[in-house]
Amino acid sequence: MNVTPRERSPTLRGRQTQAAIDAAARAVVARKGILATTVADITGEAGRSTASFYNYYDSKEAMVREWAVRFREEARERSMAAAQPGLSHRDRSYQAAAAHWNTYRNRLAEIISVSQMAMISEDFAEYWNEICSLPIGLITSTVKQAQQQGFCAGSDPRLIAVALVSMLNQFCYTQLSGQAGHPGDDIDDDACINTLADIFYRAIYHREAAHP
Amino acid sequence: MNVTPRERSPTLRGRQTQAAIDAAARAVVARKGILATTVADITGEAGRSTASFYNYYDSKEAMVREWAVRFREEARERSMAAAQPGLSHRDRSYQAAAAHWNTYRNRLAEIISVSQMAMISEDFAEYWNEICSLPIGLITSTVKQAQQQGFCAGSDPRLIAVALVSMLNQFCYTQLSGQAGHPGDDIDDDACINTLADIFYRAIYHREAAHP
Amino acid sequence: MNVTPRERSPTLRGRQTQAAIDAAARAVVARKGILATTVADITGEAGRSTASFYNYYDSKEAMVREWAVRFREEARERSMAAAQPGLSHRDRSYQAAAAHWNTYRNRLAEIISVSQMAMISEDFAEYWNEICSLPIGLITSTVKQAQQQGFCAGSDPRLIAVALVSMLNQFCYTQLSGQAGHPGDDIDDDACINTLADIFYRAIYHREAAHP
Amino acid sequence: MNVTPRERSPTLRGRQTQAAIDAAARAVVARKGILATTVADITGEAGRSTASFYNYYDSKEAMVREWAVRFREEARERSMAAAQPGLSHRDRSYQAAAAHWNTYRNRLAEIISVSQMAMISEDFAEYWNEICSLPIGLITSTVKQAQQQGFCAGSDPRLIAVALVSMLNQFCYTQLSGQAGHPGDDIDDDACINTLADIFYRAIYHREAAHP
DNA sequence: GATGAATGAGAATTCATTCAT
DNA sequence: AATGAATGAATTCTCATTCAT
Repeated sequence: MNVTPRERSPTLRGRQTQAAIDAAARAVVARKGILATTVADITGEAGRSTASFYNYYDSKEAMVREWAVRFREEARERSMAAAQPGLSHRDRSYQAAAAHWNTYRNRLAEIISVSQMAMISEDFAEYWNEICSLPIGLITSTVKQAQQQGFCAGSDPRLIAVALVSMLNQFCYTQLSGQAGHPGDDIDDDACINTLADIFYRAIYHREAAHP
Repeated sequence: MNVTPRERSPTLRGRQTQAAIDAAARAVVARKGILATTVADITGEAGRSTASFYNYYDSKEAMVREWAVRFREEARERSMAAAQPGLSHRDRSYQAAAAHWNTYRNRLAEIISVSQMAMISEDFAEYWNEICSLPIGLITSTVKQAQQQGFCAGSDPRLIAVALVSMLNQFCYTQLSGQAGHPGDDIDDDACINTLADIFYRAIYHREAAHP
Repeated sequence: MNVTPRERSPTLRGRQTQAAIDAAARAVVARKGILATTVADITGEAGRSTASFYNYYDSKEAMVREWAVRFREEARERSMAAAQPGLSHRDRSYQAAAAHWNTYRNRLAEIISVSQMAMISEDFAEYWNEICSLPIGLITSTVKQAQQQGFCAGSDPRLIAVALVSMLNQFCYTQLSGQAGHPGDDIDDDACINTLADIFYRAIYHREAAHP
Repeated sequence: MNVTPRERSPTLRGRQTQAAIDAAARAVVARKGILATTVADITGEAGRSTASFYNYYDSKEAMVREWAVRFREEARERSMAAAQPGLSHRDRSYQAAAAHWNTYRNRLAEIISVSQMAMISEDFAEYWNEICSLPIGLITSTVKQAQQQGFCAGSDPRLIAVALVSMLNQFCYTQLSGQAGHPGDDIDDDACINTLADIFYRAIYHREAAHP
């Protein structure tokens, strides 16, 4: 019933194995998704025996749950830190895009797992929902503020937010998971972030053209 | 001249069962995803025996492959018909959003299946890639045209297109799969389409505000 | 509980289908053996529906049982007719070999079926045993007679008979089933029969070389 | 340097289970044939769970394939060692018969499996063909040599060889598989070998009786 | 801690057979 | 009679998980 990553192993060997399994798990899951990943896939990639996995996690699902909980926490903290005052609209858009992108860079396996598990488990649906709610709430507020400044008239702030988060999620996933061309993976992070930031900005800080 | 799964001379009963299995398959897959769906889930939902499934499909994968092929065909045709001339920018944006939305309305199971199978099979990755390429190509062209008219300066047309398609895909999926609240399903199609159309329009037909 | 091939169908169509299924069954079984042959294989080869099979046989096993019974009967009759008096040793050997060969030519499917079913069913083991006992008994007698004439001294007549029947069975099977080269099947029946007759003759009518 | 089924570092327990499964597999297959044997039959006889089988073989077919390959190898080596010079005709015949008999004594399951699989798989037909070709080739040569010494005139050496190998195969199989009376199994190996040797000898080293 | 081994609980698939038309 | 359809009963195989060393 413990939620923390199980007391860190006291021995060096233990910590090494733990790390190997973690890394392997993230790699395999990012590649094949959590549903198609077997424990043997993970331990195989880690060069350990299947049984070893169970020295560190109670089950495959428990591993993902740990990921989910930790990631949700992270997301909350990031969310708190998000509302930096005094930024220009442009910069705020860029920050939002960059934050999302970097999160995906570092947490791809977590995100894929939780979103996939959400399809088959109420629990995980709840996690995923909470995780998505944070940026959605944030952006919804942003849109409302923008509307008070005359931007983005007539749009439903929440739907705008949902659509933008959809874009952020899916674009990051598409670009960062293997799907878009595994090998060299010569992704231009800056170009990606700027593209997202542009759309983000234009979607929110849009002003109806004057009809002279 | 028909392209039904098997060349048979199907009886009424056969067609009913086929339809029941198809409908059940779409429903279950839309709910749980292809990877977590078993043949027993499908036939259970259809009120038939598991073995019955195999009177209509060679395997679960074969079923999805059929879906994929047919859907890819559909997508191509839709893609052909897309470039209606003489539309205003606004209307073109709306058409694009509405087309995407309606496709998801009708083909949710196909889309989920193919996109998920793409994670574990080269074949399906190829299907999914082709399917996504069509709207991406279209939008890329649209962006380039818009840029010639002075819109959307400085953006990478292809990345803009990828981001917009990501948004369309993920938003439609999020709203239309059970995930967002299964029961009443009081989705306001119009509001959704308009939201997508708005962002689409603003992303492409954006003109840098003059700095007077 | 009837043993005859089920009352011959009264209608022409029925008789045709019966014949088609019979021929197909023999062909497929000769090719793949009874254990690997499915009812669908048979009806498929016959160009009929699977259900049709059950208009003529109660089950796959029942079909083989019919074959077995009829074949055992045939074997008995042939056995009766075998002991033609007044033949030279040479001719008797030839007759035995030719009879065996021709039986296999005409009853390959039956033989394969019964011998294979013998492995998994007491019943069929009994049939097969009876069928083999006939020639074994005959040859055993022949050997004993030959021994009284000074041939084949010191051999166990029954084992000689078993060995010769083994040869006859297996050689005929090997040559006549597809195994030895399916296509043209340019089997030289005469050469085969003569080879068998030669060995048969030499094995039985062998006289220890005089040591002058 | 070992060629065990899987490269593992097997423990005692593992080796015991492997051995139990192997022994069970051979026993069941010798009794029922490969086609009628299920994995559950084997593991049941071995007192293990069905899943255990798959710790040692990829599938039933893979097991038989291993058997086939190893047996073919053995057969080749035996074949190499066969042509001992300086034996009398009589002794050569005895050696041939004894070798065949002993091989069947030790490799009955392999032989049954491969010969049955040959009916339903090109691959195995190939194995079986190669395995049978070795003694056939050997005997063909023997017959030719004998003919040069004036024996066995007028016979087709290859057909003689095929017939003799047929006899050897089928006789050994008949006597050694359960079919001929399972219980006490009071088989007189010597009598069997001598019977085969006698026929072998007489078939090849036969001299047409002088016609005075 | 690490791991070879064992296994219960599925899941896919096949196939003989029955049934309704 | 003929056959499309339906299905129960296997059978193969996988995988998460446990256990003994």
